[in-house]
Amino acid sequence: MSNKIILLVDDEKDILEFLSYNLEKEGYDVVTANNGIIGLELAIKYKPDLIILDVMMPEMDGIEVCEKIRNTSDLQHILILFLTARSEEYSELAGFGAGADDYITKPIKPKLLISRVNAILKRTRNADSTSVIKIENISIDKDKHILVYDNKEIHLARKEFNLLYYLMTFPGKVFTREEIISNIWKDAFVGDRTIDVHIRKIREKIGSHHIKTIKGIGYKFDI
Amino acid sequence: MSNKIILLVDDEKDILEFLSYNLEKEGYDVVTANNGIIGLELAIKYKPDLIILDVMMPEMDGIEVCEKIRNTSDLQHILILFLTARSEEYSELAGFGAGADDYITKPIKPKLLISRVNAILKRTRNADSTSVIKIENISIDKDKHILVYDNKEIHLARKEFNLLYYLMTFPGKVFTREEIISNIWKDAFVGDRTIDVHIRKIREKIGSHHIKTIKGIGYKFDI
DNA sequence: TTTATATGTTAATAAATTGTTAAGTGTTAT
DNA sequence: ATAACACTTAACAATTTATTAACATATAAA
Repeated sequence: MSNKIILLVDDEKDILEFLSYNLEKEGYDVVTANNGIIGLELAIKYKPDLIILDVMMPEMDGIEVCEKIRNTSDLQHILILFLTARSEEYSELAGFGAGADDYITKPIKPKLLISRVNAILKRTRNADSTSVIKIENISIDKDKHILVYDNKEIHLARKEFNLLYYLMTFPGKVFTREEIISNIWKDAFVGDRTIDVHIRKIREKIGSHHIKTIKGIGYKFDI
Repeated sequence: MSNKIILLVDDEKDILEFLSYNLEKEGYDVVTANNGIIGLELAIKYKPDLIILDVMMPEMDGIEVCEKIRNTSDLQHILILFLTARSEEYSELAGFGAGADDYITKPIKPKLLISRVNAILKRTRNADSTSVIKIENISIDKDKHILVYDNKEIHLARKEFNLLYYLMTFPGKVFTREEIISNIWKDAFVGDRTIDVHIRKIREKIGSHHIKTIKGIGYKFDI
């Protein structure tokens, strides 16, 4: 799998270097721009997974860039993280108003930066867009490890949770036992009955309406 | 109000004089040391607001001094600014890893220096804006290292504090032990049971309502 | 209908995870 | 020097989760 791409936009060269170094070390591909205009061009060209934007920049500031990105259909979904000096409290308002996903205050601590970046990207890593999948009266959130069914929070053990989440990533698709095993049990070998038991426990908790057995093939989550 | 105190640590006498002159002109009180060991002593004695550290020094280099300061509870929150030759990219890695707040590259331009120093010291003045996380009856302030629970100030040891703060950065998100360890224990390796013990102590102090265990995954701070 | 095969269910057992205490080590404050 | 505190770990207890065997039931094909 190819690395996630991060676009950095900041007018201070030192900060670009510092961020690049830390993010590349973490395994991300980094593209940099030292002003908002170039930043926008590169965003269109590379379609990065995340854009880290300095709020204060000459010519076109971060908020403006953010707004333009949110108004470009191709780029709308891209995650945006603001870099802001602590005193610029207005960024909390205007930045989020413009559609930022998170922000970090300067001075930037590498560990914090990395953990934030990982966190924000992880939200989207698993499924298509977010770690939250909502289908009818069921909502499952991988980050928070929460299953909500009919507005009630239901506890699922780890295997149950992963199994249900996996099925819900493609509602309607039938997953074979083989697929399920190779996805949930990365290494260990388990018997078929084991899956059945987990399925049973899930059905015990959210009913058997959604979890369907396709005899001879496997299971699916159906709407 | 008395002036802010800045401690300069550099082995080159010329640089000390040059910096002192410029900073005093700006209204700061300046203390100087020409090696890391004396630097540390003066840091303990004067508790300066900011320490400007040369990275390259004989005997004890800036990084080492920085680490020692970060491991001295009394001095932990003092701002540290590194002085580094352009080529010493090493400082960008190790320096920030050691907990630096900012850095300036040589040759030093007085204007830039002053603006950075002003900026970094100004940030701490209105620091309580962003480093504070408030959730229900709990408020945690990273800069001031204060936890307030039900309007009472509660003392948390450093690790406990950092752990709780980390969990509170993303309320609801489950943090794995791996994530926690890599965030709180920058270098050392600790066993899983160590985390549990810290969690226990936190629960002892703020109850176990908010701190939830997700078996098989990790811990989360929940509202 | 009967048979073969796949899946469902239950309860017992194994495995994994976390909680707790107390003790050892080091550090800081008095 | 002594006491108090912070941190880590070992050892074990308590709890939860995962797996399996054994048997029941359902389903499709013969």
